[in-house]
Amino acid sequence: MASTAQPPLRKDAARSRAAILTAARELFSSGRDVPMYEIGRRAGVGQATLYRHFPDRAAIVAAISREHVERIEALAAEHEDDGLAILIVLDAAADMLVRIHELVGVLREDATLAPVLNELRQRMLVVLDATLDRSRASDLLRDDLRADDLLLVLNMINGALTGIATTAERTTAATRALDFALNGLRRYPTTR
Amino acid sequence: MASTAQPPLRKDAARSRAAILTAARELFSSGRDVPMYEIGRRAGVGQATLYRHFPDRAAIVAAISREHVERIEALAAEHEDDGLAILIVLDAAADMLVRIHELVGVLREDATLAPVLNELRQRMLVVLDATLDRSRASDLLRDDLRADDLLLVLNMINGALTGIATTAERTTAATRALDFALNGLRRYPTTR
DNA sequence: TAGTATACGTACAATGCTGTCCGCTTTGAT
DNA sequence: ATCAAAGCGGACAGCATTGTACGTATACTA
Repeated sequence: MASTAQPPLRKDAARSRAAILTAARELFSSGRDVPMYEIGRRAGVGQATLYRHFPDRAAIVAAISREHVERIEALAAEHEDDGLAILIVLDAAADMLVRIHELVGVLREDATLAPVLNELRQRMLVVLDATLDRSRASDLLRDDLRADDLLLVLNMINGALTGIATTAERTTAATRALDFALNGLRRYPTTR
Repeated sequence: MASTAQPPLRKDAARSRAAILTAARELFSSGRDVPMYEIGRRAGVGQATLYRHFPDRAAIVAAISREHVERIEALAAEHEDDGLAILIVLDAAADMLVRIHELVGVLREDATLAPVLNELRQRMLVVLDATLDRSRASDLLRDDLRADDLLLVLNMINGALTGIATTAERTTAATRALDFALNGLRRYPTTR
């Protein structure tokens, strides 16, 4: 398991790399059909520079996606002793989806990103599983739930966001969706 | 409100048209990135024929999508007097999504299809609103629900299907998703 | 069964995007 | 201050896809 230690980047290279990531984050937040050269243009960087830092679109998408999952992992670690942790994590994940909804679409539609998608899914499953376990004692959720049920719910919430353009509207949609997922539509709920 | 009465199609033209629609239905059920010429090839039809029947991809997608919404409208009409109608309609809609999940994606990603998407959304809202109204007396669902909440739920269910390849798996995912949407995740549900 | 309108398929021009090549510029170590 | 290594941008070749042009075949009408 050799560590991938990189030599430190030269000042200009570091600047380019950061500019590219920022441009990509912005562009991918409003749509998934983003040409590579458009990312370069917005970053104020040439084609060659773009491709030297990231060999293809997959590399950029992978880098950005990982940042977000890592934030969730950190949050879950912070709330290790909290019985409500699972609600906090779900809420944070929903909030993440509001921000990277389009990016998730790219992640899924590009076949070469399948390994990355699996990695991230797996990491989310680990987080959800551990958090769910710790929250089990609090009798908060149905006791038949498994981590992949929660992943399904996150997919559902992500689905609620498709086709919505502004962040504000996405946030309200995510909130309502989370409410439905947690509490259901029924008047007299059957807890099964 | 002029009716768009078309002259009847010549026999070969009718056959071509049907072949194109069938090919498109099949191809769009397994992915949204379907080249036009691929549809033609599968239908056993040349490019020109393809484009004569449907001036662009939008026209094909629109035709197929409408078929499905019409089926829902018919179903709702059949169950006019049933207090459980809303559950039946939601179930049928979920089943529809299992079949046309990718097509819905195309419908959303192609900007020129926006008017069609709006039309179909509107028609679904009408059906859901009427059905919800008729089911109101049965005290089945939370009484704060409106038609667009149900549309949100359908989006959620559609989200649960993304990235799933086989129809069988999609069906089980849709079932679980509908369960969560109706009953929620909580152990001791708060009906709010 | 002959003629005409309609439909058909093949071939191709036009467009948009990806990823590479190459000569020039910047960085930072001596 | 100098210079090699590393980074940079613009131009471009290659590829996939869309939509059209045009000569040929098929189906309905008299």
